[in-house]
Amino acid sequence: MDPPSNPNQNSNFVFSDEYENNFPIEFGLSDYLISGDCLDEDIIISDSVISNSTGKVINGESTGSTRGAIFGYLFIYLFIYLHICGKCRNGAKKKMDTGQRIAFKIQSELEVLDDGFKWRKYGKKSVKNSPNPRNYYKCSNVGCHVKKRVERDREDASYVITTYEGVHSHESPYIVYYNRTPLMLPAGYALQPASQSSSSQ
DNA sequence: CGCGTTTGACCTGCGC
DNA sequence: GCGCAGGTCAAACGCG
Repeated sequence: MDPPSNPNQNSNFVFSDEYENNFPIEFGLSDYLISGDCLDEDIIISDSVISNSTGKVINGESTGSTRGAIFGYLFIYLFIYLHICGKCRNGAKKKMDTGQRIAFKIQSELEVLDDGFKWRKYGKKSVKNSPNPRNYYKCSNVGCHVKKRVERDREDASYVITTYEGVHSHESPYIVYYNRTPLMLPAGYALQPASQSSSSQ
């Protein structure tokens, strides 16, 4: 399947006002790019994904959301994007199975970035040829087997590499409003209509 | 007391 | 088969 010219043409997400004006870290667009040899992740977050999004994250303009909202947004958006475009690193569409991995490489002073989900740390391991340990987390939600790894970039410790593995079996805790035609969301994601209200985490 | 973190031990896969 | 590296487990510990 060929990617549409505008991968965001079918989506329109709006975050609740409570996430506005409280973003503590400045991001540049390149901060979201993942180098090809970074890890063995299956997916790269590309320029087009960011630049075709709602616009809140473009070119470091991040004041529209908290960092958590942004990460939650990116996480969800990636799945949507992949469903629509079938893009991944090797250019071929991959199945969205539970083994799917996504990695973010983001410049941040924070060790653990708030992505909106609740995680339980279950391990810490030193990595060969890296001065920085790798931390292992599982989603705290009962029955959800999503894992994430968090480590500092071995070459530039100002970058944090976060790798997600699997698909959440529950709704994102983020307040995500969706007010257009339904998308092909991965199993477990349920976006709420804009008319509905919801509480934050 | 409950929940999350820490950390050493154990397990597993892979290369030689 | 062995050793190494990465990943996971689980008991101990700390904190609210």
